[in-house]
Amino acid sequence: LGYEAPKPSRTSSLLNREDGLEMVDHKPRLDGSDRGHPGLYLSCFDMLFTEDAAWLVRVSDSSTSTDVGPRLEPCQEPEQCPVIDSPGLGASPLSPTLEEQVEERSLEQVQSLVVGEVLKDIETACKLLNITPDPMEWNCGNVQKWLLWTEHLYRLPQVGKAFQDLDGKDLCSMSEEDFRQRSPQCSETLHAHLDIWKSAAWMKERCSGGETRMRGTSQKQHKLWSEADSSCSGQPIHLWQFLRELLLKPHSYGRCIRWLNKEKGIFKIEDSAHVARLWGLRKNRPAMNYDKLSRSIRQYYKKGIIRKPDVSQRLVYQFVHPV
DNA sequence: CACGAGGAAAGCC
DNA sequence: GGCTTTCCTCGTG
Repeated sequence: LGYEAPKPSRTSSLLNREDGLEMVDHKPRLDGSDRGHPGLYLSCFDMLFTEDAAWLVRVSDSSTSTDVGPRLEPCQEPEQCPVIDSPGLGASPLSPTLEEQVEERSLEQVQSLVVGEVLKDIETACKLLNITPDPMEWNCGNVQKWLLWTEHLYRLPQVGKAFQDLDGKDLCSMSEEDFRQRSPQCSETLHAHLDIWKSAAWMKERCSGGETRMRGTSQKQHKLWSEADSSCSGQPIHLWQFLRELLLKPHSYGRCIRWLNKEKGIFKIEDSAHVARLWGLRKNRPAMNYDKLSRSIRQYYKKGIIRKPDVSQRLVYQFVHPV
């Protein structure tokens, strides 16, 4: 959920995310009560479309001024970074009523897409950090992991110490003012980001509680959660599995690792430091770097799991048994 | 300077 | 004991 400054070349997709996803611009006049059917699932994410559009941009602004981590190059586009285009948001020759209908429907679609992506992000983060999606269930260690993750996303300075000894319940009960007291610099971002997680957990609760009726996109979201649940079980993850996971999510990681030839299992690590950081996060190894990660990859050579492709290239590897 | 190959030892489950 | 993690030497472009 790291948001970057809008790309001047696009009007329909305003907010371009660091990880390749694109948030979609919203028109102010469609917020609040004049929206046709405020979806149950969407209502808790209204903040993403209304007053918080400004917040998102602010976050991206601050990421350029308080740059503590390595920058990721801007999205080079395109095959891995699909653009969410909304036909209703541009100038339209249609009659007002029809236009309104189209706009409303496309807004709904866009909202569903964005909510889906938010859920996917949270699901991915949970897998990476090995924590549950519901902040209320976190212990102190989980809270620290989440903070580390959030710092990483928004390139915030390290604030973990200020939140030591807080578990998830403590964190959830904190107001923005409480956040401000502990971290004047990052309170807004942390509070808002936690709010998204809380909302998502609330949504999940409603979905699994069965009290809401499933429709179209929300079924997809439900499936997402089920997948997340099933993947939370079992053995500690292997590096090759982790790499596969990243490769399966080009939306999120296409800019740090991607397939060169999916059929042959050939992939390229585009940002070695970033992949190593993610691996370190997943395994709780803050000192992880590409030197060590690549050594682990090389251990796979003799096991016949990963090898160098026939034409050896820097940072390019190949799964011996592509799926 | 960043990667790549692989030995060696230690840690962790 | 298997799978890393850490550290290291040496080689390459």
